[in-house]
Amino acid sequence: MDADVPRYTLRERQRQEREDLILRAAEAVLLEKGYHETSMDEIAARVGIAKGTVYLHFTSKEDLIQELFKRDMQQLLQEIDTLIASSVTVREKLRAVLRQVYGGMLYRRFRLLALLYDSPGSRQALLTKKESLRQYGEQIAQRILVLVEEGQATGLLNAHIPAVVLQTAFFGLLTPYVYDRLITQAHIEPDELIAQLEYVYFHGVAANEASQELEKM
Amino acid sequence: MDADVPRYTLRERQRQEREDLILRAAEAVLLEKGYHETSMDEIAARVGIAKGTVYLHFTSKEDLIQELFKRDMQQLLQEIDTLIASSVTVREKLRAVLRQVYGGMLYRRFRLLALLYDSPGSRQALLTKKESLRQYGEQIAQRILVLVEEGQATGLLNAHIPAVVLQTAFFGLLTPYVYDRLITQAHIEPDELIAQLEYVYFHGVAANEASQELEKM
Amino acid sequence: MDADVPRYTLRERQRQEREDLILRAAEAVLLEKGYHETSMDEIAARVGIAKGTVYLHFTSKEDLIQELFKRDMQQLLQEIDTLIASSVTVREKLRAVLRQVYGGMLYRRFRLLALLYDSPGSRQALLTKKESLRQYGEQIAQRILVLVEEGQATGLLNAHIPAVVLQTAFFGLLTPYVYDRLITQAHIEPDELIAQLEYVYFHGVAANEASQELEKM
Amino acid sequence: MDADVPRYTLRERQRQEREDLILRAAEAVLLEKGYHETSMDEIAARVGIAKGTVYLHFTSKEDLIQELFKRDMQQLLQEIDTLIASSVTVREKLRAVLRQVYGGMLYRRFRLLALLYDSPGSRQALLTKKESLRQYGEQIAQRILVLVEEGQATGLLNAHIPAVVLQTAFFGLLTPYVYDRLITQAHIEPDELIAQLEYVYFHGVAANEASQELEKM
DNA sequence: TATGAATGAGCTTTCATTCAT
DNA sequence: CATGAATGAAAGCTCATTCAT
Repeated sequence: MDADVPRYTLRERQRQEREDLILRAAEAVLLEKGYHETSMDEIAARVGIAKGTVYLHFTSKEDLIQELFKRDMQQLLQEIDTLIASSVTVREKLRAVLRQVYGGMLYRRFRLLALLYDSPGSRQALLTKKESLRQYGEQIAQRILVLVEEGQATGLLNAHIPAVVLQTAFFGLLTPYVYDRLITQAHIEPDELIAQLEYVYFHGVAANEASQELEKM
Repeated sequence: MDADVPRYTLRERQRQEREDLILRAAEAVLLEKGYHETSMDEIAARVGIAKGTVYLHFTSKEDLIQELFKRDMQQLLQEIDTLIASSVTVREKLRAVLRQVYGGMLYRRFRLLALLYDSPGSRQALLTKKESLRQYGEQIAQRILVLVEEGQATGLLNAHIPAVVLQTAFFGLLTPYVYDRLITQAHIEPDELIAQLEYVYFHGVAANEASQELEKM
Repeated sequence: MDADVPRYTLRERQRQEREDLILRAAEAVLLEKGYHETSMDEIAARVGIAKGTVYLHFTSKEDLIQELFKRDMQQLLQEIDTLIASSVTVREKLRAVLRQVYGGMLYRRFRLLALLYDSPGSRQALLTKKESLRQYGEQIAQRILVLVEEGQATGLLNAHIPAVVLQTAFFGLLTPYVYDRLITQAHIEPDELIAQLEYVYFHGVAANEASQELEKM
Repeated sequence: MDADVPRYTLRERQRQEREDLILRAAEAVLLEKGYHETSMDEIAARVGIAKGTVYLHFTSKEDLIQELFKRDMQQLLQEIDTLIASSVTVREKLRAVLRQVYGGMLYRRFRLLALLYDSPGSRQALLTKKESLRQYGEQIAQRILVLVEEGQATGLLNAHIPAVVLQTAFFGLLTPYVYDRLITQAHIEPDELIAQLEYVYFHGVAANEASQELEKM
């Protein structure tokens, strides 16, 4: 039995690695071309395997894309959960989320997430079936909601505004559109962007605000 | 000659009506299913005409979709231009834009507009060719930019923040996501939503803010 | 009754004229684009009438094309019959046929005729049904056969060669290919071409030949 | 390595065979129905495969037809080149060409070739693009021209007649029309037909001719 | 297990023909 | 009669999925 475990594990590990390769290739194509113009042929070609092999790992194109979202979102949720659990102020936590999105690899995921809200077509195709992918979006939203409610409870955020509005307004800052316009086109540095978005967000949200806080930056 | 005019007008009117029916059906399907899963068959079926008839009005699927955007966007731009030209404060102008989006039919258009930033696939398919549709998105953005610059010049908006950031942050409020979450799911009334989004936006943007303005609402 | 005749005749004449216009337009398009790429739309457009009007004169595209061939061929046959009936030598008659083809308007007809032998597609479409169009080709061939048989009977043409071979060989000279190559590309003058084709033909056909007849030309 | 070669060869061979089957079916349909009425559906049905499979071998209908011509013409040109290179008289070479056309499989090709000069429609569709197919017709014509010029140089053919006329007149003998009339309808044996066409051709072309040469046959 | 050839439903587009006006 | 909008069958082509090897 001892002898079997590593063999099984090796197999399993190889399987996992290939699956990761496929998912990574799929993600790349998906970000480049969108759901419909992503073909199983191209994914397989990028990985360097046969098309049929992809089907040994994922039962369908839809399943593959779902898995892709699932993994990314799980990691994202975990990272956010770690943030939430840390003992800093809510403001710092929200700033950290912004930083994750605009400064790090996270943006890629938001772009993916955006696809969920983008083409209603893929929404239907992707989300209606099986294990709804939309739940991932919801779970992220849920974390933000927890954060803003924490902020309201600690007196940091304006308690007169419904938490769901604060949550949604924060989400508005995470749009791919924002990324495209400010980082890609206006060439604003991520760090500066984060500071400014944070400022914009907070000075409509904070219960008491320092009037010219931005001046100092 | 008098006799001819109405006959010509009748024909032309019928043509226009049919064209509108097609565009409306196309828009409905587009909003439901997205670009790729919108088929000429379904559009024709919804209007209750033969597939070939659609091609009497639009030379291709792409042409049909482009025309759809073109008409909506032209009307939208005109409405925004009217707003801009009015002699009210910038804050009231921006509030009017919010009202247009969340209170009226305008939302439908933003949903369409969102498609432009959605699936890179349709982006390529729709926008690369001929008369780029993305320009409509840009033109709207341009109006917002003019508004926030006007606000900065008149001392209403924080001049320390780049106008492009103010513009983009405002755009973040107009996301379909916001609509879905707050109006469709949280069942917040459009009027209240507008007031709150306005408040949230302005109290991060205004050079001088009334601290508890929201209290009064 | 006297009063009716001209009215009827006028109507009929107008009808005929329009029919001619349609046929002429159809012929032009047919020569330019071939059977399948000739559309009823384009024919109607060239005449300047509605598509439906074409169907008042011809029951189908096929019928229209058949009528087109019928008229052209009848005229051609009549002209050849006139030639045959004249009291000149067979050689002069055949030369006259060549002249008709390469020097005059007749070439257009041969080009049409060639369509019959060209695309088997149109052959099937055009000829299988109703009144076979191929008969027109046959009737022309028949005239040539009569001519060469007359030539053999009068000792002008080699009687050792089957008349059908002489006939067919003559037909070979009337190919559109010959026209394209020698008149369009090699820019040989029609008159010279006729003389040379005649010479080539006759000096393989004539029972007794003048050895260097061409020299004199 | 030895083990790999046959495996690769097997796949490749099967691919080739399938491709040949498709080309043969396509040729059959093409000869029966012409370019436009040849459908990918019918080709696939005749081979007994799915339509999509055809597209695994040829990127488009046009590509398929082009390949069809390309293969046939290349083989034909090679055969003619072999003929030309042989050390027999020009007359024997030309006779060999006739024999190839009327006695052998070659006729099928001339029929295809005829399609090139047929419907201007397919001409445009087939020839305008990419690697012009018309060049194959031209290359054959070129070989004939070389032959007749050789004949004129060696005193065998009448040097008073432009070589291009001799060439074209010879081409006239190779028309599908000739085949239809003399072999299919008049039931003349290919061998006899060749002899007679040769005679007809040569006795209008030869500088010096034997008067009753045909008598001996 | 891995392959990739084969499949066929489904899409966009065209155009001869019909028919209400 | 004349019109031209409407029709819908049919074509070329794509691609997710299957399966024999």
